[in-house]
Amino acid sequence: MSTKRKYLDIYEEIARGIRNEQFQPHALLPSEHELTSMYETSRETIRKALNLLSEHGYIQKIQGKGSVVLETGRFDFPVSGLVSFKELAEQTGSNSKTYVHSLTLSTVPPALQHALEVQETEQVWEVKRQRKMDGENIVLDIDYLLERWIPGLTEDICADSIYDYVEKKLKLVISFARKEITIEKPTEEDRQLLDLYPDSSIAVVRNYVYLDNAELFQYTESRHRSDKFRFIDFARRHR
Amino acid sequence: MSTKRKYLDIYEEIARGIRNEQFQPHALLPSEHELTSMYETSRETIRKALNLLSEHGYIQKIQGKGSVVLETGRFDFPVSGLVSFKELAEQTGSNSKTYVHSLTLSTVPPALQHALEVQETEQVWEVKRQRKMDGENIVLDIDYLLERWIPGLTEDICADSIYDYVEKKLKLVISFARKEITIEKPTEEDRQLLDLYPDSSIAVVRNYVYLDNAELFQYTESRHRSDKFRFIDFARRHR
DNA sequence: AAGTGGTCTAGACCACCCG
DNA sequence: GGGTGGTCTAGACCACTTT
Repeated sequence: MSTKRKYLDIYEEIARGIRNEQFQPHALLPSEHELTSMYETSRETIRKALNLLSEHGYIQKIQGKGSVVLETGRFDFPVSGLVSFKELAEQTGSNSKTYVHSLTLSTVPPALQHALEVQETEQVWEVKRQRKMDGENIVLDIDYLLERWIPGLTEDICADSIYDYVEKKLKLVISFARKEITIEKPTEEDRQLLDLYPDSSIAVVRNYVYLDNAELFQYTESRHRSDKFRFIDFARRHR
Repeated sequence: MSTKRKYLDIYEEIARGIRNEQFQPHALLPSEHELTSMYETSRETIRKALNLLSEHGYIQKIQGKGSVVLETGRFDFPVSGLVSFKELAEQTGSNSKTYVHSLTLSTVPPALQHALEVQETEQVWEVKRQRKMDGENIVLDIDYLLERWIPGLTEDICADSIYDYVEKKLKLVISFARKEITIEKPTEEDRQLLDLYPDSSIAVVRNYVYLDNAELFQYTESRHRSDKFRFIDFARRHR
């Protein structure tokens, strides 16, 4: 009928209720039929909200029984990827700072032409940022962003949040990412820009980030001091 | 009407077409309206199939334009977690072997009571397995399985695939998992059971695995030699 | 048998993209 | 304006769980 997204409102209200423990773990949510009358909507709309809750790890639906509330509190956020460093620091409540080590605009390095799916004449930003938590340099982020999509980048923007700039200023919508995690030996640059222990490895997260027009606009290498690295994932089995 | 899952058939047929490159990357799928007549079904059923394709990283839907085929070939499988070692080895085509180092049944160790959400009197299997690839011990898996759900475990089963036993013999359905990845220093046991380089770290994957009745039945620590560790993830941004 | 979630339908209106 | 995907509805039948 309207253009609102009623099912999103319902999803958020129930998710809030689960986080607040107004819905207790191991208990059942009201049935779809009950929710239909509670929210005065159709069953399919309720089911959209419940499916979202299920995908995000809030509930498990059981045919013939109902929707079981899962324990989210025992596990920390974020539920899964695609969160910016700024968001992450705010969620975990840690005091963090970002130092822009360098910001340059040039043609794409040959080694990255394949990763970025672009011609060699394409202009890309290269940003290197040190991420400091509790006084120590913990993460080195090396970002490559296509100038075609992300014009006008400045040091101030990089020091705050590139994602905020992309979404709030440029009004682009970040849609999905492919991520690869490996353990590697630190390079000379890692040693210079991170406060590493001798003989320690680093966790490298390579991120390919896409807009909602299905265009790749960013490739990022996040190089983490291994003792501070932690990755959390929630996965449903292939249906 | 029927109890079949038409949308799953459609999903699998289109996914196959994308993997085969019968649908080319960056091209558009037929519109929902066209697919509706092609498959002689309703639009909502088509949309269910397309949403699955989108969640699994095959397509990106763009309002007003259509469904863009994404490049899956450039990225390796698995798309995301919840794959057994046996499945993984088969997918990657590497020659792998599993050695059962120990298999015991006892009450739950106090340190794991919280992780497993059980009483101290609960009986649990402890399984330690060395995973060998190309002649080297690469992974040490330490599994704890609730005997209440998984009775009758044997060394032969553990050497083959516990997941196969759970799903095919016991007819239980594995539904979802929460995973945590960290980098740690090897323990003495790691050094004994893995072929490690001096001074190297290991990647530890802690897995909490649930059945479709929302009951936790397994906690696993997978301890990986870091130079062979690789984790791949596909994440859509919070809608 | 009653209640629950799972699948499917036919139709409606809306928002977005492009020529 | 015509085509595309996004949301929503009201109703139907099926499969599963529980009483």
